[in-house]
Amino acid sequence: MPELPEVETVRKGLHKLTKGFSISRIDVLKDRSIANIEGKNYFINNLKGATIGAWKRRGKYLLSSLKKHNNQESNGWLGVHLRMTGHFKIINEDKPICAHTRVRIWFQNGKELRFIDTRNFGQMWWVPPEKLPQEVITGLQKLGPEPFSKLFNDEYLLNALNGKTRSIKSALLDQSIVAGAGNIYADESLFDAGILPQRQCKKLNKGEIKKICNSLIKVLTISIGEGGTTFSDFRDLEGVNGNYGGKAWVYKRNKKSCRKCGQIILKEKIAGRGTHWCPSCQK
DNA sequence: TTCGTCTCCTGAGAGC
DNA sequence: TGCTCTCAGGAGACGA
Repeated sequence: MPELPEVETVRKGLHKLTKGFSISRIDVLKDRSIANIEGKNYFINNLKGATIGAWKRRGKYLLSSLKKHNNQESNGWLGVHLRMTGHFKIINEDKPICAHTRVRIWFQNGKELRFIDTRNFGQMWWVPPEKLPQEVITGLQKLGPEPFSKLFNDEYLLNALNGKTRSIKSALLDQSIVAGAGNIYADESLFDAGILPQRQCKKLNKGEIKKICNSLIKVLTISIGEGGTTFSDFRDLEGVNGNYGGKAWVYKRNKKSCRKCGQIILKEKIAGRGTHWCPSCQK
């Protein structure tokens, strides 16, 4: 499931492989994949003829600034959220589509970008030039700071978690606290910090919160360097799987020995998500 | 206001 | 072998 490192890998791929391309044709095979309330024809009609600009990432959202063809006037934004199983594939020659292809975008240079999404949770938006992306993509309004921004530090996290009765696992999954973390990296960073996922936020001391903050940044940095995890249907635009999964300390390692101390990794559902931890390394 | 649960969705894997 | 059931999870909606 794409989290921040995977989405960043996709962003780099889209930027490298689609920037400057003009859209000649769009086919939406699954209406649900288009999140505009105006419907798929609104999305198709407004994107046709646009030129893809720079790709940006905010949390797990991807945004491309669009230009009108043959001039530099803005044509709004193309927004994408991959959710669980969404990914893109760039096609250089005419190939049959797979069963889970949801949106096809053809460019004037003959290349095709396919949005493939097994579970149909992924969404795409067109944002008109007179609006800000967060006015159309409402999920952007609630996002907390990026883990790599100056705003995200131990002081910020201390304030954000202050007095909260919820578990630290639940808090790390909350995109309004920190944008981009998900189930895999919440488990991995709590292992790295030596903190049990069940611990109540309000009972964590300043030193522990500092450790969580540093561990989250560390784990995400390593994973971005590896191109994302292998735990999912995640592939980059050229079909390459990430490398972080093989090095996971706890995620999907329940009933296996801890790589650090040899204790058996435990798993239970916390905040509705499968949560993994080492009962010896995490307190 | 906070926080947990349900829902959407579909393939994989377990169990019979 | 084939069928049925459960699980996986991001984020919005909803209820306690």
